[in-house]
Amino acid sequence: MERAGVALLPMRAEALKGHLDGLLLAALEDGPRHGYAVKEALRDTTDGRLDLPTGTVYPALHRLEQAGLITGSWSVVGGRRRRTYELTEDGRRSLAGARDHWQEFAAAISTALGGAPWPATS
Amino acid sequence: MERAGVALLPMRAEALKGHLDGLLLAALEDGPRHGYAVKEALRDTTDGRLDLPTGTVYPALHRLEQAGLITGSWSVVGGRRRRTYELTEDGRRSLAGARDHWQEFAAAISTALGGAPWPATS
DNA sequence: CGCTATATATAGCGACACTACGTATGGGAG
DNA sequence: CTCCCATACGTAGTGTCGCTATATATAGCG
Repeated sequence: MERAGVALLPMRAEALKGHLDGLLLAALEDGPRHGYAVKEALRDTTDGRLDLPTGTVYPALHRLEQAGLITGSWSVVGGRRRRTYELTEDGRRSLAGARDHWQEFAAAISTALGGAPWPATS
Repeated sequence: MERAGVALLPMRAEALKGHLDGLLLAALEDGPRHGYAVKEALRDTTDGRLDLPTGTVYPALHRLEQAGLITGSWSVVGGRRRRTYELTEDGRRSLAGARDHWQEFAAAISTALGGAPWPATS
């Protein structure tokens, strides 16, 4: 049991707070994707550790679009409508900022949390 | 201007969500501390990057105590009352779990965020 | 003909850190 | 001696934001 979800040690599901936008932007960096594909991309690149519910992904994409970080366009593929998103210039800048911010944040937390400073690759 | 605070790139202040408890427990690992000292310890060990407001620290400590992860005792030092906290056994276990969880979480985010996988020590 | 995967959407909830206060003492600056 | 700041604790209320639950619709498989 408990093989799915964000973590095997379910501390808090809200650990994602504040980092989601960057993840979504990163998933769109390699090229346009529609919402469901973004969700799958995040799941696949993290070996299933980041399996976000659709109720998280879609509203977040809407916010990003409204913020001008991505642009979306409708299309129909195989009878199913899709909204395909693409990074804007602002989106790319924001992604870069999100990466910087993550580095700083992760370094600070890792330092304060102590134990093993950084995860050994082994 | 803007030399203080959690980050030089203020993304979201709620980035802490779900990680605070572990940080507080870690600050108590080396020995008992009172609330204000915990706040200072986190600020100092992170070079001022993690300067939590008292309105964040104290309620969190109360929660941890109610959860049985720390125990507190009153004392008076220099006319000022202090509540000194100490890790319980459950607290130590929880801290270990928090570290594990952080490693997994950080690895997943770093992977999904891409860019530089892990910060080079140099 | 269900059942699952694909694909999108939203209303309401809940968790939790933060803002903005309030209380009180000790010590240094003026 | 009197501000004012650092120390030291506290809480009520706020706001953000990811999640739950639910809804719609098509394609394909058994």
